[in-house]
Amino acid sequence: MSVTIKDIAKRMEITPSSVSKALNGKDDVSADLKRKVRQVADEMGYKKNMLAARLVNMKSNTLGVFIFSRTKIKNSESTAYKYLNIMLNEVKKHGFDIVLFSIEGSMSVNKSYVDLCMERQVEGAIFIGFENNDPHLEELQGCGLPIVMIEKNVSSENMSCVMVDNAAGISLGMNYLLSLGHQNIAFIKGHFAAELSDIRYQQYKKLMEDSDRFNADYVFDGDFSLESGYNIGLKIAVMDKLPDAVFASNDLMAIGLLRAFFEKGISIPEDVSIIGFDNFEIGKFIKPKLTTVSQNFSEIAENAIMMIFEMINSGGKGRSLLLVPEV
Amino acid sequence: MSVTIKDIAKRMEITPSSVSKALNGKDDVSADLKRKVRQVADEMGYKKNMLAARLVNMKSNTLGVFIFSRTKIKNSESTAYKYLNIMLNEVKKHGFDIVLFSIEGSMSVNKSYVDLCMERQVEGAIFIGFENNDPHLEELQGCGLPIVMIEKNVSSENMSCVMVDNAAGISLGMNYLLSLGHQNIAFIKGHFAAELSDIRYQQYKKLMEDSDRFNADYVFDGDFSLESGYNIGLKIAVMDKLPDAVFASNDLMAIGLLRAFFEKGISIPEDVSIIGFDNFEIGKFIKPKLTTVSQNFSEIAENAIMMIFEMINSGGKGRSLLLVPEV
DNA sequence: CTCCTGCACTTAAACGTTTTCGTAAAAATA
DNA sequence: TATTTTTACGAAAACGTTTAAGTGCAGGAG
Repeated sequence: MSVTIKDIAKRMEITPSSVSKALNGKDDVSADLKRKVRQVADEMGYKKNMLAARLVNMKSNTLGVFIFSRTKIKNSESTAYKYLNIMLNEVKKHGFDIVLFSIEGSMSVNKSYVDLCMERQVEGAIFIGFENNDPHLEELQGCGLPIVMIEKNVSSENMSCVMVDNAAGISLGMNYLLSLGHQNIAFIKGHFAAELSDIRYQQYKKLMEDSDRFNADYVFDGDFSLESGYNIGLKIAVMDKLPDAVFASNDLMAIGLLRAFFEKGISIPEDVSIIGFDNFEIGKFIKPKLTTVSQNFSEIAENAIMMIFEMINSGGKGRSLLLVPEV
Repeated sequence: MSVTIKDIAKRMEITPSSVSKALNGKDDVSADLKRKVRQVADEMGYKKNMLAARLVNMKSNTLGVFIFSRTKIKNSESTAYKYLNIMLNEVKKHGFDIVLFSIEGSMSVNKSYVDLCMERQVEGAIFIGFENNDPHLEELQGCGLPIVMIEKNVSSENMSCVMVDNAAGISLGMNYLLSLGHQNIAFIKGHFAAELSDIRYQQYKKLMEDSDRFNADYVFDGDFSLESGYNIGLKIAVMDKLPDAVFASNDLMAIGLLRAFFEKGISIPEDVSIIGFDNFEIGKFIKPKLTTVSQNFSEIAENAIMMIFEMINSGGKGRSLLLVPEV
């Protein structure tokens, strides 16, 4: 079938081990032989079989990335892919590959995440959009495999996490709205299964309560999707008293909200101010321009990769990293 | 380190081969032993090492997916991830994994795509957003490895392709605009390195020429990004004579265009009609709602996976698949 | 001349599976 | 009972690579 180092060895009348060492640039092989071996290898179209190499090295040079589409956290998919793109380029620098696991459908039929990791011999795993009620968390925390959680604030001996400081982000956004003189500020929560959803809401609630302005009627349950923002917008539009402002816990919902308000003849920002969270590029191109709290996806992804290699290479302990958002 | 079938064999005082056969449900092992082996394996926390299994089987059960961010085809990233999401779920049904290759930076430092595939022993590869001027095309067409190209109309013995019928999509959109009575229709081209970009443009040009309406001044070079749509919008806004309509060759540029027109006080659709291509969900939530030619990303991705397994499993020849768009 | 050192290569085992073949005992057939 | 078939397991090789240990040999030091 395909040409192996044995084939090269046979043709050159040397041993496979010399070929291996020559190709890998080991120093107990002469420069002369190295050159010749490389040349013959090229000639014969040799391609190293990484499966074999990885088996003997007990190193897979592979990172597992888990993306959850099991629940309807629609938004998690689009942000997950923003992260993924950065991560791909970062791991390449370390000579690693990424194998992707998509988690969806009923849990029962799925193997545990640890099993998936062990089978593929991945050296570390990154979870994007891990859910609140996921029963596999403890197993992951105790499994010894280097893990980085994105958007979920948990850590352990072998688990780091990185996310934007969501509470600070909410504070930024709220201060902005308050500085405009708004008092009755509504809030659209994200998907219940996302931890950051609750963090964002709790901070909003705290700030409102601090100024005795909290009103449960102005809190709405969204799920991060355009659709949910739109539907909630329709509800808000028919309230007896409109809020002064609406804080949508992500941009997609803010955009859906804008649409609903437009359809109902509510002017932004004259009648109601709207602010989002994420800083999706598209927000700058819609009408009116979306005000938003910005989280830097590249920064998050780069740090995630940095942290996982910190653990893989230096055996570092898990730690938490909170990045600062901007408004 | 981790427990192997040898460990299980030793503890049960049988041979590794029996353990392997028991775990794999081969029929030359008694039901009784199967049960016991599985139980002990569970007890000991055995996880199969797929690297080893794949090495002996000479089957990697892995698909390579190439995503190009080398050029500035910004849009290709976002659509690539729409495909990826579907493909993940489809390959899982076949017990395959996906390893991701991101192609960016200077070509010279990169290994050839075939090399990457051979090294990882992938059984097939999918290319999303392969570029017009990529010098590796011939190598891929002749390499024997099952390949599916998405959004690039090339095929060979071992290469299939799937894309929406872009020419038909343009016709649909143009007919729609013509039915509204528009005559001077401008066109925003996509990124020059994307094949579908040219296909869309050529069809537009043909239709305009057929009715003697083609005017090169109404053709603009975009790159599929929001930004480029916006910049072109600013240019169009100051033209002596505004076009009746603008056909943007994707939705993102259409949205950028909308923004520019809004800023310049041009009303949509009163002054100028706009139509896009892709049917991104967000188009339904902006103001005004975006008219668009729709391509079904799921359908494309599902067919791509179907076609690649067709080649992998049955050794089928490469073929071309054009899917019908809707307006 | 002997001993040591370093060089350049070979030998052989190892990584964890799977699978072909062999074989003994049990079961079925005549 | 004698023969064939089936069943259930074991032995050993194989997948393609890496690497620790071993070997022969040249050159240098004493």
